[in-house]
Amino acid sequence: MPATATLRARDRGPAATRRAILAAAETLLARGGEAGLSIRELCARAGVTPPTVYHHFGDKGALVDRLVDECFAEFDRTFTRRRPPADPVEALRWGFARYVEYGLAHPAHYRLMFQRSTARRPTAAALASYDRLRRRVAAIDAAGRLTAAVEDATAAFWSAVHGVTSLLIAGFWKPGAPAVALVCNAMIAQLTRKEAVHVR
Amino acid sequence: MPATATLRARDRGPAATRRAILAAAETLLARGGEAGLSIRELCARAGVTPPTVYHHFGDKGALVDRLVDECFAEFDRTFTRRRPPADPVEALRWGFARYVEYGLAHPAHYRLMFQRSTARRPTAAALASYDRLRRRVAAIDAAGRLTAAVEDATAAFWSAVHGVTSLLIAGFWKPGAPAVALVCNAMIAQLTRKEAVHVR
DNA sequence: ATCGTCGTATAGCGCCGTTATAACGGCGGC
DNA sequence: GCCGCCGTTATAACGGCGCTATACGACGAT
Repeated sequence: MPATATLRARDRGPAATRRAILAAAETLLARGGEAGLSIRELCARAGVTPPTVYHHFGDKGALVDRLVDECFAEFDRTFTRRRPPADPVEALRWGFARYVEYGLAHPAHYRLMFQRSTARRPTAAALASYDRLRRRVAAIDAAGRLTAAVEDATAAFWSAVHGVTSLLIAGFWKPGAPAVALVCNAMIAQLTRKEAVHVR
Repeated sequence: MPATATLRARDRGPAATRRAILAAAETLLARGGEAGLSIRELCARAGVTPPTVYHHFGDKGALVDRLVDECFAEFDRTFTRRRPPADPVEALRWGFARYVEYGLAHPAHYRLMFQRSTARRPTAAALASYDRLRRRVAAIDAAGRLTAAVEDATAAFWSAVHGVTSLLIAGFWKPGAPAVALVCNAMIAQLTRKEAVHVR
């Protein structure tokens, strides 16, 4: 059972070739960021030639789109691997911690997912992730503990935790910095309440 | 009095050449973002050849550093062109609005200033801008109206407004979106108070 | 008048993303 | 059992990129 990457492309199925290309792309991304993700270097690692990549993915942007989809899959796993607290507000706070955790563990992936230089419309995987956050916020609202509209609060929560995460990744301050907790706590304190309120 | 850009490099002084290069870089950046900023295209616009650029700036990264300095100068002007409110908390809120305004008016510049792909240590101009925010926060603290340490609150404020701005620029929602005000208001409401408190 | 230095130009290297063209190989029709 | 088709892969090249070895011209010091 030889290693996949050492086989020439002709000796394995197209699906395996696709997977080898994406795996090499992931490696290069993690190693050198978006700038280090070169088609030719990728080809050398995956044992493939450029036209093969273009046959399977179209162009580099589309290849990166598929790579981003894989990133979001791993991102989702960050939230499903462990069980969140039962209390919906605590679940949100727990989600913030997982979010920041993912960004710090995979900074190059995070940049690609949320700060891609060439603007693309969000992929289905990205929208699904955002929807998961919205459902968390809706759960707080359903408990009568949200102090703003669900849509607006969702956007606000994401803004805040994204701001913290991207500045952490950029190295502007260290992981344990008090500002991180300060932002998350402020958003939760302001947009949720401790006890349920029955409107109407 | 002929236009500077139409002159060949030999017919003007080195300082004018430097300025022409930076001006062309600014134009290209605004037009096509970081990806559109190519040395060769820049040379064509500035009436200059590549070695001249490298003679004056060293390499592309250093050229971009100088360009970023110019961006921060314009960024600072955003805050000094108009007078902020006298009340320190209102001045902070006013600063948030100017910050977001700048990001929306110069998205490519903002990306370069705060989301450069190849991490560089902050330039002096960047540190000066951050210090201006810290002084604003310190003024709130001096009035006995800050509920956290100056350093931490400064970092938290910046995180929040940066998160909002970068997602606005990325097009994830529109300028008037309620989330923008929601985040800014939440941070101010949580980290400042309306009346002064004399500790000790 | 000569020389050195500073600013600029010519021409080229090696890398990039991308593609025109062609060769390989499995699979259905005869 | 052979043939031709078509999906997949390879060879080789194009134009553009950042960058640089080298050379040339103007100008001040001697």
